[in-house]
Amino acid sequence: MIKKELLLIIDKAVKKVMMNHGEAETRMPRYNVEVPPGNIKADYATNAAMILASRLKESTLKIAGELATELSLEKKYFEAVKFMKPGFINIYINKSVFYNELENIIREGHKYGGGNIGSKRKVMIEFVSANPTGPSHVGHGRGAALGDCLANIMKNLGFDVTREYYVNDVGNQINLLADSLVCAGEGKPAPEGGYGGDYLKEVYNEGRGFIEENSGDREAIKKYAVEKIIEKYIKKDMGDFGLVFDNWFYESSLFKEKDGKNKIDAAVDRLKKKGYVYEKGGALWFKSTEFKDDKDRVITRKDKTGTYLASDIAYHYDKFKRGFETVINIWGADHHGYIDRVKGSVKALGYDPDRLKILLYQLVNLTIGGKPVIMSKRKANYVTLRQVIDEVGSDACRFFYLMRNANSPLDFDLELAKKQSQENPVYYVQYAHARVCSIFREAKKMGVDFNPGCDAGLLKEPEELIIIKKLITYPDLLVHCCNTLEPHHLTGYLQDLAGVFHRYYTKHRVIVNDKNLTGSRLMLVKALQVVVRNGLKMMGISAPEKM
RNA sequence: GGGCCCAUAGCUCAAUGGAUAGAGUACAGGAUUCCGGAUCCUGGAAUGAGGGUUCGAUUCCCUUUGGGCCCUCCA
Repeated sequence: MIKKELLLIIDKAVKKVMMNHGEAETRMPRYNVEVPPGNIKADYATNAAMILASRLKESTLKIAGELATELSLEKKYFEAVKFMKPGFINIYINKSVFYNELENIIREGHKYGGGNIGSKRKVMIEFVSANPTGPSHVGHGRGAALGDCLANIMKNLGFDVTREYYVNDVGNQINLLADSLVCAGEGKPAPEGGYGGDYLKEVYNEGRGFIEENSGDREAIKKYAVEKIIEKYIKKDMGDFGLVFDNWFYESSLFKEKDGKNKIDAAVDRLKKKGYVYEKGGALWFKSTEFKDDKDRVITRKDKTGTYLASDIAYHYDKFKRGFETVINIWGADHHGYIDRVKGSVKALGYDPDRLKILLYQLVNLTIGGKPVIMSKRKANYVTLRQVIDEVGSDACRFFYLMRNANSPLDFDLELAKKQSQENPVYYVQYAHARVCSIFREAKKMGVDFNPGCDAGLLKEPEELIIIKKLITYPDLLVHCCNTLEPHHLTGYLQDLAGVFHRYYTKHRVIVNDKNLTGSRLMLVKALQVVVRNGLKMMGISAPEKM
């Protein structure tokens, strides 16, 4: 972890310069260390001088000079330290540092890029959570890809992660589901606002005996329908997408009485006690206006039933009571108006609302050949996640979802996705991995065994150093994805990494006459293989040995 | 009417407040006696408009234009 060590060294230098200027070092300036743009040859650059100069009200170049002088003292680490026009300090690292890091990648193998910034803290990521009324559609796929990737990354960084699916098995839509199911079985059209997909006929047929036996018992039919849809469709869709949830939390469990009280009552009581609930027009209201909401919200209706918000308040209360330090919800952007309410309720319950993080993703617009498909469950013409997985494959599908920043809308064109199954960037990345595997197969054929103890110092080609430098930024990249909740950076990184490798491959041969050089180059591609494989694993995408 | 998000190359997207704004795709041309041509090389083309903050703005703030979504005692 070169960057970490760099920060320590620069911190020391910054303190020294501050001291020389009579500034207390208690308030350290927030500066950056980064890999500079391509036109700058240095390995790393920092803007510390520019930040510090404005603090000290000194000329930027003067401070840059002083800092550079301090840093130059670190001879065993730095080859050179220079400062340039606007005030950047460019740092040239000793090559041996890179070679050591390369050996480290091979040593750590599948653990490389992992870390312990999470220190086993419990985090829940709740995602997908689509109503259990039918198969998953393409929009759910985006949430699934995002949540799963984020969960992988956080787990890899030492968080104790739980993936949870919240099943809304209570409320009107489930009544409608049960009624629609009966209609489907009897060959009648679905009721107003109900569900009319063909899948309901299958659901009916598979439970015909049970449904007809319990024809008057709506509760029994509801329960059957929800369970069947989850098992037959949702769990299967997620499974084929390579996603397994740790926990399926049923909304109905919030209504289960225990000692004469259920979890909803408990949450409402707590809000009452804290003074955030009042009665008006026969209903109970939550004072959400105290938390930036435009109006207060009903939590218990006139007829004494709880609203969806009441369930959600109880659900989040339960999440925190289960001991999760951080709770991440991944929601479609159509729920954004709901954020203040839920965060407000968390605060009202007595928890720090910042412990609830909400990642919104913009909606997925599905098109076929450029023509928009109107997604409506009722009309049953919506495109399912299954269709997309079947047509383009889970790997390409995940990459496609993860390539975009969550807060920009995603146009998912089925035809394009299919066409891209040959041109999709995921194959570019996977191909790099397959190529490396092929090199090792070839080496083995020639009787050359991989030896991690070769001299990495023989890797002197510029393309080789470019690859090494790219490889060692991987751990920082994962941390960045984790902190920003933006897994899409990973796709760009892997494309870049595959690119530098493909260019290297075209220009140089790994297996050459020189035995020592071959050994060193095998180390290089081994390290590349490790990082590509680890990165793809974070996204839930396979790293094939042959394609 | 109020709120959230988006606007970057012909198209789809990148860019922790940094240096000459990057990829892919499309289009045009080119590369292999040799580890996989699903690869590589060459070419042109972009920050919607107007202010402000800053040493420095695609990024932050305000105004404006265009687009998506949300404003139920639905879930």
